[in-house]
Amino acid sequence: MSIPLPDHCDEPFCEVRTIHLDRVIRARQEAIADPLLVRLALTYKLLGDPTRLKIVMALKSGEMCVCDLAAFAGVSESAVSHQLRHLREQALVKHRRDGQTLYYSLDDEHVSDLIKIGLEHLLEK
Amino acid sequence: MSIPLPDHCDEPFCEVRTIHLDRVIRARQEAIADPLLVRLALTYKLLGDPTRLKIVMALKSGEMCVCDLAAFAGVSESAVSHQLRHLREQALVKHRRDGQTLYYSLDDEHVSDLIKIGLEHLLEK
DNA sequence: CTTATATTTGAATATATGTTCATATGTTTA
DNA sequence: TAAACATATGAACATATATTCAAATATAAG
Repeated sequence: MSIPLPDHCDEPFCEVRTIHLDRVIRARQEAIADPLLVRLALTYKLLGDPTRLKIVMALKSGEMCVCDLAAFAGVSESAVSHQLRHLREQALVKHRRDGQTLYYSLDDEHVSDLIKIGLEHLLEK
Repeated sequence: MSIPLPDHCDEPFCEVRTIHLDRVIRARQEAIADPLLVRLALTYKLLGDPTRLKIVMALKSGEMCVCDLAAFAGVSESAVSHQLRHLREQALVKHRRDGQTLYYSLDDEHVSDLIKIGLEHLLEK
């Protein structure tokens, strides 16, 4: 039983089936702006690759340089550098320079919080 | 200046350059098992797609059926169904049946916690 | 100022993945 | 039991992306 659609309706969902139009409308009202959603998704996606997640988790115990991270993660320094750039762009990691060496570390405590909760979720299943 | 490698060394990182071998070793000791890491990454990856994230965030306000989620997210019901399967497999969402309709909801509070922290991270930048 | 070290960058490639379309399954109603 | 509804599933396709390789910066040392 579909709820009838309003007369004046240029919204996208008017072309499709909806069982509970009220819930769809409420969800739309509570939804965050699309550009923010995309950035939020990107944040999770960065943690969603095993190599990047390994890098991030290694940094929980303190700062590390690129070649150490490469040795730890078992991939080339170039690959690590590419991934670190993405992590930097979304402010998941930061870095400081000491001579030729760049030391990377987690940008803030939110990152380790995300990992903590993610692990809790897994371990409770 | 590279730290010399130990004599007996069949570890993978012996083939590569390391500046701070002690940090690499410590990170390895503190690291979680690889299968767990992969599952953890998969959890984040699921939140890392805009459509899936939109679905999950819609469910924060309560359970919804497939066609409502499709209307909300602006994609086909088939696409939503595919994504819900992935979210189900990793226990991010659960569902109950009422007649022909399946009502999906968040599996536990960890999921909304992840979103809360992710948003905090973004909004503080 | 030439060499070595540490990291970055760009292009190329192989793989992963989200959506679509057609079809199948499960449930209710006539 | 036939038809309608809600959702699921499988194959195909187009796009995204992680890694590799080669080359380019940037800093330190001799």
